[in-house]
Amino acid sequence: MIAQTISVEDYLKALYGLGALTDFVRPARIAVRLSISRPSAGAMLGRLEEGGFVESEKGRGYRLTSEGAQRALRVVRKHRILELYLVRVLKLDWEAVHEEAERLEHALSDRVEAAMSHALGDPEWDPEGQPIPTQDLQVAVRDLLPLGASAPGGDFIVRELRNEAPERLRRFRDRGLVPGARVSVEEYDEIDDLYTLRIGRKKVVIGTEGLDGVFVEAATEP
Amino acid sequence: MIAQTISVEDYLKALYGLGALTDFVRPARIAVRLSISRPSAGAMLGRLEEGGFVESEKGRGYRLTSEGAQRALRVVRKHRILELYLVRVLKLDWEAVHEEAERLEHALSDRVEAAMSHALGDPEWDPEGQPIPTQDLQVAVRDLLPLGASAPGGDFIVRELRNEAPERLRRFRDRGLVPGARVSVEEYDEIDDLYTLRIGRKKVVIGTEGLDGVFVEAATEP
DNA sequence: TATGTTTGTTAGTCTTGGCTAATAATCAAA
DNA sequence: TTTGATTATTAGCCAAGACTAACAAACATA
Repeated sequence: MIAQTISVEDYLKALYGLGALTDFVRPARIAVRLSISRPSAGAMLGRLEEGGFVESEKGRGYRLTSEGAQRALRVVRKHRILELYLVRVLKLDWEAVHEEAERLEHALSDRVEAAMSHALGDPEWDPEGQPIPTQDLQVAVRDLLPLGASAPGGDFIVRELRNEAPERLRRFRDRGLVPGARVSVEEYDEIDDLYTLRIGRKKVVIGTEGLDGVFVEAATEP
Repeated sequence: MIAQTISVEDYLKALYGLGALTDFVRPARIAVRLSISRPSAGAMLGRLEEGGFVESEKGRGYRLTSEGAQRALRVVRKHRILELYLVRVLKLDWEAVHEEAERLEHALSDRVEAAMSHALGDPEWDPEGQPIPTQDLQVAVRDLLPLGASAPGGDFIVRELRNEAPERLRRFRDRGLVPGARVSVEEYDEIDDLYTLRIGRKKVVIGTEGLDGVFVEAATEP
């Protein structure tokens, strides 16, 4: 069989992150996501298939089995609970916690996970606005749109930041792009690819690049 | 060079635990302590010496260098802070936390360690009564004696439990043998090797075996 | 259709950290 | 001093998880 190593957990998490719950994902994408060579990714996916965590289809790639999804979600849950715990209880910097959680998640038992979750009041969202899988691994689904692809005139609420780089997260925070913030797209300059946003009462000009990973929901009420 | 892997941290911690701060420790003892074969222990100690974490003397064994001691104490500090945090803040069972800390210690950054320590009021002792190395890695020294080697008639205070097995710790707790408890040795039956102790107001009969790791201080005042 | 790019796969290596079996060196006790 | 037990060391092996280099298949596009 295949052991539940840190490496295996990282692969499963990456697969989940790339949508392998429902879609087939090809080794090359995993390789990029994990900064690993293609042959290494291929070999590991082979082992994961042996172990029953993923299944493959000839030219389409790999998909998580329910066993694999289970394991992946368990790790995702630990990660997100850790992030929230570190921010809210231990007062760590918002931008720092992703990195910390990345290491701790592999060492956190279900027992400690449960204790932290309980201390937080069994929260639903992590500091980046991502859903925390429940104890029995259900994940809340929302219909969000990328802010970097919305037409001018829209009025939105920031819901989720799907971006892991601490520098990028710091930029988001500095600009007020945090979950719950109200944003309206005032203008889009197609030639220079620049959005003019109103965030709260500040005006900010950002390119599509700088909005990568910001997901929003249409605001219903002003 | 040699990397700061989990394995390396475990060796350094084991060395510290066996007194390699001051004394030379031979590979065979490390092997037993870590449940590892002697050749493996020998090889790793060689690597640790290469890396400057330990120094050896021909037939005497290995001793931590100041670099090695530093690393070892850092891990010990993380371990003990984690134990206390898990017990006091997250309300985990006293007997369970050693095992949890054993895994988490390797993933805990200095930053999170500091935050936990601060949340606990920078404590001096862990739940088993062992000293927590300070931020700058100073360790409090006390003069304790093993309860299992004391003459009848003595009046003591339990200070430290140097025993990691959860079942053993549970026995200690059930019998009231926890740090701070008052114990007097009422009788010692040499033939059957049985101590009759008064712990608080309970009378308990235990053999030397059952007292392994219980360290006490002579009580000055009743 | 021909060409260039992206993919997957093979083969061969490396490092870490383990293992056993066997031999050599030490130490303690008869 | 010899014997027996404990140690250390050597040699050879294994598995996980990574790597590069090379090639083959697939896809896309001029």
